[in-house]
Amino acid sequence: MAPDPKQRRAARHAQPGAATEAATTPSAARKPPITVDRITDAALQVVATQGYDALTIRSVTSALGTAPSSLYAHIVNKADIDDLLIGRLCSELVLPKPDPARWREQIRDVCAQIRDQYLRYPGISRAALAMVPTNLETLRVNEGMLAILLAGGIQPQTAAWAIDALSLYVAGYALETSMVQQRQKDPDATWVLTQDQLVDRFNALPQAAFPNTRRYATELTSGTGHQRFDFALALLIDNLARQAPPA
Amino acid sequence: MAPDPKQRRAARHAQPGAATEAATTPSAARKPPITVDRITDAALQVVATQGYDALTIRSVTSALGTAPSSLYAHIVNKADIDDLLIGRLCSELVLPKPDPARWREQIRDVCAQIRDQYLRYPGISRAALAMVPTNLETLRVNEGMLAILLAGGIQPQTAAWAIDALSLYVAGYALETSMVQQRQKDPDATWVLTQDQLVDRFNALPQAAFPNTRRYATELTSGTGHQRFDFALALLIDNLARQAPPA
DNA sequence: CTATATAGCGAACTTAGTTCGTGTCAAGTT
DNA sequence: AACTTGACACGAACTAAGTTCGCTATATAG
Repeated sequence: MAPDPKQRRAARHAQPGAATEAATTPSAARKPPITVDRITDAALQVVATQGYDALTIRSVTSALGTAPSSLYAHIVNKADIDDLLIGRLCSELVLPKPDPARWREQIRDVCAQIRDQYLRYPGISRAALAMVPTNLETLRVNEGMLAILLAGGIQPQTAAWAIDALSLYVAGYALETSMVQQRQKDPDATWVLTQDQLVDRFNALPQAAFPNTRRYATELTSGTGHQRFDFALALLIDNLARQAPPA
Repeated sequence: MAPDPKQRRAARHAQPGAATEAATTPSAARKPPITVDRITDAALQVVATQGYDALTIRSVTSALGTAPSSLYAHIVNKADIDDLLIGRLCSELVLPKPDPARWREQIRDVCAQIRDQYLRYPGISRAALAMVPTNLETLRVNEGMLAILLAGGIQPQTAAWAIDALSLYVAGYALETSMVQQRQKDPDATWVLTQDQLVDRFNALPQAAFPNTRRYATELTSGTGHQRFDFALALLIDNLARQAPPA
């Protein structure tokens, strides 16, 4: 294996299967050697159980039963773990074979898959938003989404920008949803939490400056399940076919 | 003034002008006393010049010429500074008087204002995404956007969810744009940066797995100025009037 | 002139990312 | 069989940053 973890990160972003691995004989590993995969597993477990804020070098290594310094033979820095995490998440997405007749349904499904992956690991979409755009697995997902939209007859430029907008929205939605969920576990209950409390808050606003917020407090705070998500995705998707190629 | 900064934060999120201030006589302040406003000014200056990542308690206090501990008489914690920052940003937005004939233009303009404020302070939209939804100034902006959409004849529930989607997208877009800009200043040039380099990257991908990414590399990386932003906003906005009230 | 409250501050504690030098085991060499 | 080597892992330590605590000094009240 390449001695320098920087080279390994570069390799991860480069073409797959391009050698670089299968170096030393896969002979007897003595105990359980630290690998990038095991690091990723441990990190995902930490995020799943304690949230993204709890993802520290030390929490990962303690889940791994090793010392913090041991990680740095395999990763460049902490941001590198984000890269691994998002890569793993993307690798588990199932990309459908594009069906021109069902492109709307297919793109919605991929977005829902992404959303659910994000929500399974609360806060992890923060990492997705900060991700550098050359991660191989994210490119694979982009390719899949692009294929769906092109099959649906969407103009290439329209499709490219739509994927960008969809990705941003999904990540933002998951981040917001995760944070609401996390706050509900927080013992520091000084923060407003439930929908009822939010409505009360809105109704306590001065009538003169906030007439609409007060009148429609219910609408503003509604959206159980993924209604808001479905709504926004419909807005983004339903217009695509009508789009002339953007200037 | 309330001795406990927690009470002050609560007061900021409560109704404005509701007393709580004008406490001790506004007599002679000896030098320049630390105030929440001065903290906000200093923090904004730090973010504007060095980016959101450089926003630390110590960077704020050094810009203020004081010690880190001095801040904690005025703020609860670092997250509180985010709250102040976003509040200030929102307070500087100009909300138009709703004009039913020009509601699309008006909502687009407000979103563009938010976008430009975010971009003036690189990375600050991270704070906006994490913001608790009861900040008074953000509520004021929401009220203004709601008024525009309602004047445009949009259903209340549709309007409420549309504002949510728009806010998420604008924040995500600004975050992404800010990070690209920051990476361009970064001396660590091992990262791929320019559009040309990105196209090269895409073209280096294996043809079998990435046919569309390769063929439309140009489209995927295009979008100068705010073309992508305008495109996404158009998708979100142009369908609103057609919406039946969501279930 | 003295007492008191309050804002500001220095020092220190804690957590977290990262680096460095050393130890240790496995495979290959003589 | 003993030695060398090299990669991997690790303990300790350094740095940066958020936060707390208790002291000080000043301005106002009595």
